[in-house]
Amino acid sequence: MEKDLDAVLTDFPKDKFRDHLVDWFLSEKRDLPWRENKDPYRIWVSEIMLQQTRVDTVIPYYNQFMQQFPTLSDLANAEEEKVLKAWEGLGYYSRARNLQTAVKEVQENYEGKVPSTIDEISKLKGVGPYTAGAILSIAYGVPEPAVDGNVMRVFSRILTISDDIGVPKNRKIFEKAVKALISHDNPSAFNQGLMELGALICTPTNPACLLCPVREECLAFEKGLVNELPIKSKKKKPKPLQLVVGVIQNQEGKFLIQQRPENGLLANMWEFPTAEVESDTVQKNEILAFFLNEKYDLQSGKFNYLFSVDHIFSHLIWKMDVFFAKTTSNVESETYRFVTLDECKELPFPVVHQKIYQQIEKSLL
DNA sequence: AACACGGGGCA
DNA sequence: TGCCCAGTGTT
Repeated sequence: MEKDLDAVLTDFPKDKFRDHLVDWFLSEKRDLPWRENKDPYRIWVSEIMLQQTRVDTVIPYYNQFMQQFPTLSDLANAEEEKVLKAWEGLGYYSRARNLQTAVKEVQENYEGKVPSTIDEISKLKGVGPYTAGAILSIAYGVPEPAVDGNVMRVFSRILTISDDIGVPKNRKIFEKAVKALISHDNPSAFNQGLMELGALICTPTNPACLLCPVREECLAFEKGLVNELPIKSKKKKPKPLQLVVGVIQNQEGKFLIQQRPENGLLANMWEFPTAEVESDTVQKNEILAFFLNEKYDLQSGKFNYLFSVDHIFSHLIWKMDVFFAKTTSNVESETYRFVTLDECKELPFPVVHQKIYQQIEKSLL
């Protein structure tokens, strides 16, 4: 396939494509909060938030985040728990942890100034090939490719590239195409224009070809292949996992919560005590009682079934049965403690456990 | 190369 | 339901 690409690029009207794309972006671009200025820190935060996350979802988080952590040093000096709380609900929480790690590194090794070379910026935690190119081109005007899902979709159509965009190594093919076409006068507008085009015009289904600024140059449009491209392999279905959750109240009316491990799923976030069970388990409340009494030395009473919650992640499904019990114990440590529901709201909780404390709160009213 | 890693929106 | 989203780190 790569041989074809060279041939296609040779005949491709590069200047026309560049100009049409850049002009369109400059006149039609959306007014987004991270486009206020070129502060590399602001661009950086936006690019991390936008990973696998829609613009409309990001906007309120971004505004709140920039208000809370206006500068790189504000973020570097913040407590991780505050950063996670600001990220709560956005998902992929390692993004927040890695961003803070990287920001501290910039503070220490680069005198607080975000590095402007591909080699240096790529070493930062959480900054992969896409984000490196995005920050360099948008904040510093460096002509580096920033290939994301939008760009692969757009280019697969523009140049009729039929390599599977779900296969990671194929990203290099698209980087090569971008390098061959990118505007050196305005790499920022070129890269953002590609993404803007993917978001607004060259959408996955029902692309608005009649409104497309580069329809003239689009080989897929010319050949009637727009609906056949891009090629993308299917993802695996998430695996169901059966969990039991204990809502345990002490004699002051407070609830037991625990902090998750510092690695893996929902790292360092708080939750109601949870245990995995075999999917065919019948006496879930007894399993739960055994597990919790073992782990926390609770003198808990009987566990009564409350309700069930299903929660879908990208790679698994939690099927949770929630039980309630009273305890006379009051044990606490670094990673578990008794809190009021209002105190829960000050700590970073994954959405699925927010659902649980909201249900509890509702039933108490 | 495959998998882990969230959550929401939309046809 | 299934797919997609301004991807990266780990194994």
